[in-house]
Amino acid sequence: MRADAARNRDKIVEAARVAFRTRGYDAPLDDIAKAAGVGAGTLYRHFPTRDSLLDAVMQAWVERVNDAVGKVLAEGGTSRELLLRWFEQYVELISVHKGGPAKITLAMEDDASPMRTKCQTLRAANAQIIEQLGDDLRPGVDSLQFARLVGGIASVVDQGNLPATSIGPMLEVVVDGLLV
Amino acid sequence: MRADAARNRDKIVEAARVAFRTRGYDAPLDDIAKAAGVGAGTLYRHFPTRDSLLDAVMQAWVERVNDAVGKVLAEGGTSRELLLRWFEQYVELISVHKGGPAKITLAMEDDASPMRTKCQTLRAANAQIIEQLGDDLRPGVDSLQFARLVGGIASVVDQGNLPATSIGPMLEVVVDGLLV
DNA sequence: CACGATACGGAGACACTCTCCACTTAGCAA
DNA sequence: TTGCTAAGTGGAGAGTGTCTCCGTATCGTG
Repeated sequence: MRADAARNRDKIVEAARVAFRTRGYDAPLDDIAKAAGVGAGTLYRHFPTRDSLLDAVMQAWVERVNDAVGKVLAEGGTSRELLLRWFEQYVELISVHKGGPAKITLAMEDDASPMRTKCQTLRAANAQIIEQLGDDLRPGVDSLQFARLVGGIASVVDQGNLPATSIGPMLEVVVDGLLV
Repeated sequence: MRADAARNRDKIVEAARVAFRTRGYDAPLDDIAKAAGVGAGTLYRHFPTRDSLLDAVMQAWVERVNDAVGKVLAEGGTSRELLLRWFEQYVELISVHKGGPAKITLAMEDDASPMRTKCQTLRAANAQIIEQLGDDLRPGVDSLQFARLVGGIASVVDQGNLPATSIGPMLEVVVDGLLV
């Protein structure tokens, strides 16, 4: 890639990061282009779709996921404590921006999503937790179901502008349902 | 209301019912107006917002909710069977059209929603189930949490175009987490 | 430093939402 | 029946956001 192109790409991603966080995932792309100081055409060449832009914005996020799962596993405790801690982390991780929980949870169901690789990381993280739980986990449950159960709750809380405190009790319900 | 106005209103609601079901809740309102054989202005006078149109479309739906809860309660069985049956009904009820689960679940959190009255019905239905469960229910759980837990799952399944069979196992997790 | 490949940007086509208002019509009163 | 007026209509067009096209500018290599 030409040096000026790379420069512009970075400026766009940075502008998008700010816009997605402050104005939500619906922020007009033309505005993002303007904020980045480039034309709309430039934005669309680098990122043909809104999702592909989001994908770039979340590049750094993957590392945070891996950090989080590592920490949660390291802290030890009962299966219940572990799972609850992980789900709390999980909700926080997917709530990177308004609309994030729904976006990410749905992307996990869609093999054609541009966020596919990001979702793989998240799924792998869930799988690590599942492995640690061993026989304490209800039989037949997989990492996708983890994502759906917790993602569903997080989406409702996010989109309904509910206080963060309302999540805890619901996670406990799911946790108790998931353990034998 | 003048006779011709009532006629047009009905035509619009009918066209919207079809459009919401087949094309989802995002169907262009201008198209709905066209399908109903009226101008856009007419549609917007009768229904100032998309939500108010949805509200009208779902008028008949309220009766179905009350029917369903009555039937579920009448069938008897253990608390677990009762709750599972109700949740299955609940998911079906809120899946009236594409985007329905998310729409309805979020409307329950919003006192200013035009669908407020519809949601009251749904909440009352949940409350009836809760009453029936009595001491078998985990302490501190209310009808809104019911709505969020099940609504969250239904939203994911609906928006992710997942097979209906994927819902059952997740409902079981929630049911087991909700009962003592 | 010249030239081809690469990238830029913004005008404008397109899609959807919603308003405005000149025109039409239902329904009543005489 | 006829005439009147409040109620209702419809579609043009303004506003907003998406996305493409292509003439112009810039990069970086030979």
